[in-house]
Amino acid sequence: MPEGHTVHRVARQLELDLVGRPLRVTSPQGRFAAGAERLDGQVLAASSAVGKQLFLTFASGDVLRVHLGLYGAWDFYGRLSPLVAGEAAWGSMGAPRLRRAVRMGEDEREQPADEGGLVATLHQAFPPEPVGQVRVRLATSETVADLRGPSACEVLDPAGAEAVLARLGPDPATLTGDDERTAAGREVVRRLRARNVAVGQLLMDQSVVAGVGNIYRAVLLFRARLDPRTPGRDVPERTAAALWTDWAALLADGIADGMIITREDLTPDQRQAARADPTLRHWVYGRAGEPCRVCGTPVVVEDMAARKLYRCPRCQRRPRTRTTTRTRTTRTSTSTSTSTTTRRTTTPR
DNA sequence: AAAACATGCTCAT
DNA sequence: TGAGCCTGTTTTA
Repeated sequence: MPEGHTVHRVARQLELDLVGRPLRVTSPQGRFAAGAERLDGQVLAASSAVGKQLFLTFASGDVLRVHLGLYGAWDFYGRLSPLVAGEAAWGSMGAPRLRRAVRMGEDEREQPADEGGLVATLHQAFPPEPVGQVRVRLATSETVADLRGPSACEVLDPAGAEAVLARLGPDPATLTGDDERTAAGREVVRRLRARNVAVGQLLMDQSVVAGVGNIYRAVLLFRARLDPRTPGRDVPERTAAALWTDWAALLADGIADGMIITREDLTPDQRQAARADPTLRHWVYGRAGEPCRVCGTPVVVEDMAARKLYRCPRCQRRPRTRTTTRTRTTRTSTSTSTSTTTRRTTTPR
């Protein structure tokens, strides 16, 4: 259930509440017993996310790499710091207190108070019994983080972690400052336009740009009004650059919101409604057969890169190509620009 | 009760 | 391109 935004939130939560402390590391399920034993008792030195990869660096230099895959999730219990400054701060109102478990991996949601929710959790013994198949439990005396269903969970040395990083494209959430962001954007544009592969596939390729998943892919392409089947090579430079800046904006929103809401047309009230109602969140994702919110044409779904890809066959166009010039000369980029393509650049909010 | 499905990725062919 | 893996929820029989 996680795309990049989720992993960044997890990294941040772990940073706030577990970094700098010695951790009790166990594998209640048993499938990570050896790794847990190796890490148990070490101080967690750093927590960071790149794309969908989570890296937890321990004092010894050991790095726990976690990838949630399609089904992974973290459950948090106990004392938790508010993730976003200014957020309704249950924890900042005086003494630390217990909180409901928050699942990070799909939409974060609060359990109903009457069954296993707030009241029950408050009076539940701490640490709580593991729920389901818990691969790893990271615990301080106050906070517990349970990892379930990851596709990757392994201990690496620093070189191993570096090797994983080297295979990832830029992630806007890891970049600080305009210069870094601009340079990364140029690199992403280059990687997108270097290949003849469909742009819908390239956006899912973590070595092109990191952290985009199936929902973000669909929405980025819709917001750019770009046909997913367009070869990367034929994506106008401006459009490729817009995909990058839009991704940066959507990711930042996703990290702040804890869920993917990608419609910039919503009023604040509607946006609030969309938090509770998944059918309101997206332009095209998951809406096969339903009318496009812009033009009314039924949304189309088809497989691309082994995943369902949703698009509006009318709003999302293939840009005009300049096939004759491309094969012969290396283009003189200034003269023939994107000129007449009537692409609406929908800026987020 | 069983099957289908899901915001991912790797490996073999 | 397809199978396999990880786990939980929703839909179908």
